[in-house]
Amino acid sequence: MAGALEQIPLDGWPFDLAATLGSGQVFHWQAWEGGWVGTIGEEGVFLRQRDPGVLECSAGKAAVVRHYLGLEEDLAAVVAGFPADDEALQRAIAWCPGLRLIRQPAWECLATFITSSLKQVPQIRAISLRLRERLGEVVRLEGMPCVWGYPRAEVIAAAGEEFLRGCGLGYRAAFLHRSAVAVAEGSCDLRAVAGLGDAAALAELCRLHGVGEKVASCVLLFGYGRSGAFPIDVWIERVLRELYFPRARKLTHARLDRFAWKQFGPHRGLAQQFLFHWARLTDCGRRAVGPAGDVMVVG
DNA sequence: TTCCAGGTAACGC
DNA sequence: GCGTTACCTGGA
Repeated sequence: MAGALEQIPLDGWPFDLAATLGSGQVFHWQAWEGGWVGTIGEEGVFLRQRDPGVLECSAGKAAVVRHYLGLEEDLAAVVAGFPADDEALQRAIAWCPGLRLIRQPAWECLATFITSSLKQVPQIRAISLRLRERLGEVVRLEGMPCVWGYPRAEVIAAAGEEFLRGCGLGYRAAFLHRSAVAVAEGSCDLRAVAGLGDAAALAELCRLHGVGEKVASCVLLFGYGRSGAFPIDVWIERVLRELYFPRARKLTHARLDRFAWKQFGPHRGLAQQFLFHWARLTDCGRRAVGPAGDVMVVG
């Protein structure tokens, strides 16, 4: 039993919980009772979507959930601004229109992506859960398995680099530790980043050791709600190359960055998320798979 | 065994 | 600026 639940009606643009939680933005939600348990900041929450038009969540958490899942965003208007003649993008959106950008707490998002370098999703997940269990605050909710909040920067700073290595972080241990120290002692102010313009915010995050443009862009996109941030990783690079530059011999990140502005506009980060999710799961449409990873019957 | 994976920093030119 | 290389770890 998942305790008392409340219902969030979903009207207007579709919403797909499974796809949103499984699209590589967050790594800590655990499947349970037909839904997911996890934390939003310090709060334990159960989420479930049995009906496309209704999202269930733990009683009293609706406001937090709505913000976290970006349900207030008028996606119809944003999507209408994408180029109608961009076949790949339109196909990606049609395949999974219910995908949303999550608004994670900044530190949790930053720390998680610092630990993601050269790791596959299941490993990023394992590291995230391990850090939570060993250093985070346990959250007990009536009738739910217990979950852990992401450890605060001060706690990771105090734990030390060697402890983090012991959690399987490898060379990322130094990155995470140094960043935690900077955030904990205030030489990097994650709240102040929210008040900066996109370029300044990116530069501020990149001052942290272990944070380059890719990680910083992910944090702006998934942690600060900046839908204009455009992280370029090996996946999206592969996808953009295949779809838009099949014959180019060399493609610099700077060129892809300029292209994304021109092609997708101010919400290019959201466009990227649609393309990324579609391309990764369907191999650019070559594989018959549904938006939550389920195999579809071809016919 | 060997290779590779959702990146970054530090070097060389 | 642009290209290379080392870096931990776990799974194929």
